[in-house]
Amino acid sequence: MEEANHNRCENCIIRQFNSLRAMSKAELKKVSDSKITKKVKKGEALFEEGDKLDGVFCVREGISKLSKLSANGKDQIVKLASKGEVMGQRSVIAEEYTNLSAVAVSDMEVCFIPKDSIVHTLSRNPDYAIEILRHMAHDLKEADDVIVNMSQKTVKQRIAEAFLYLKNNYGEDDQGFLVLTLSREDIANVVGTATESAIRIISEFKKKGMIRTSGKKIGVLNEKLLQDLIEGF
Amino acid sequence: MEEANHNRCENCIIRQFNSLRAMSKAELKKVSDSKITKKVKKGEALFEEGDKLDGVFCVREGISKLSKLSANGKDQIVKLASKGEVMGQRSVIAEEYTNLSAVAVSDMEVCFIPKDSIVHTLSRNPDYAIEILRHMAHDLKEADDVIVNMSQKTVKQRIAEAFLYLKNNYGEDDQGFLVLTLSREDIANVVGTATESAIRIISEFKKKGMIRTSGKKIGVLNEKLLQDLIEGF
DNA sequence: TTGAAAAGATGACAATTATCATGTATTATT
DNA sequence: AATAATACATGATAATTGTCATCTTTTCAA
Repeated sequence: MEEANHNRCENCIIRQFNSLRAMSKAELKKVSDSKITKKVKKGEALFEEGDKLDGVFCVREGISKLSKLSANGKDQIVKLASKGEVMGQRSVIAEEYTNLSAVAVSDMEVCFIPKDSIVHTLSRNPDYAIEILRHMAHDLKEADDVIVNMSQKTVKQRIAEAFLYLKNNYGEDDQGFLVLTLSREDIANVVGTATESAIRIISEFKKKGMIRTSGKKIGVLNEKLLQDLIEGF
Repeated sequence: MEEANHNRCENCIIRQFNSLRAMSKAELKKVSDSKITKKVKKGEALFEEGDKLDGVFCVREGISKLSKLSANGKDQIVKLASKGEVMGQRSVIAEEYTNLSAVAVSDMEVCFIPKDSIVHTLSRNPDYAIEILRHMAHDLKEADDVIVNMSQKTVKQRIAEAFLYLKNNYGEDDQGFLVLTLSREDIANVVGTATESAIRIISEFKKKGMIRTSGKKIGVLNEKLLQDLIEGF
């Protein structure tokens, strides 16, 4: 008899948050039998731009940055993926080389699911396809928002937005610092600016009492001031 | 007996270029029976940001801009949709209000397909779902590229890219002018800059012999110079 | 056709942002 | 613990881009 352990996808809570929840028991069993659980240390890459992925990564723990190298040698972080998110779906579905790199920004635990079980389910279970479609439609809408933000907001506004985003999505620790700690360089790469500019703006926010820092850690002190700045006051 | 006219989706060539090609004959018949063909004049809107769409628009002729209004009152053009493209799929699938406005930039002919037939097919025909999925995966990848361009390239580079894009995607007329003529304001809204900045850069390109103009029309004279500029020389 | 409105063009200037240089603090490694 | 490497910080300066004002040209409707 099979043991009901937590390494089985059937029992994995994470699944509830992503498209895998539309899979049948049998499909899920197949996925579970073929998947590999991996630990990835902060700073390590899950995959690199241009890789051919033969599967997707389901995030169980930790956070990964998805970035793209620009012609002038700077990394642009396009998305942060955390618990429950599935990375690499796009490339697997479109059968293309991936256009993004994935690097852990905190220690991670991920499940690698070979593409066979994904593709197989896709062509047989319309609910699963629709579920992925919904997720992708959502991502696309978010991407549109990012495009508008990038082109219409100032760097200051984008950094303020980033801090509120980090607060709302990953929360604060008991001392009020953002749980997800990014390097200044990563922050710069999220908002698409030079590292020095990001550092300068962080200093300015600190002087104005909007945030406080302790080493790399950042704590939001005055959410309203940040919000006002974002809205252009 | 049914007449085999060109207003039937079954006989529409456009269909070959989009996800409708994965539909069965019966499904296509249903779509065709419920669709409405419309003419839209240049400058008219197909739908506005925030509208609830009860169907999708399939472009038969002409070009539409898909844009989003930013907080500071400027429009950001996120995508141009031309022959064969289906607009509004995202909102219909995600069952959300649309996040974009669609306005014709040239006279258009579009088919409006009520969402029922789309949704119905989606849940029954996995091939159709996969086909849409592929298209959306592609759009998402393109959106990532736009994000990187917006944040890492200068306005000059983005305008140069836009001209090459227009040339490669919509071609030139017999006098070598770009077929798709956009107003200076639209060009500015595509690359995310002020109209004056766009005009200034266009003047500069003209002085340097990269392009020539005649009224609104723009002709690419030296593709290599533009390409070099894009690549940072 | 003719005047009003819209679009295009350009100068002057201000604000934003990038780059380079340099110094200090932190972190990692032996 | 010492040292090297990396990240953070800040000044000085230059380049880019936005804003406001004004003028010309084109477009369009009466």
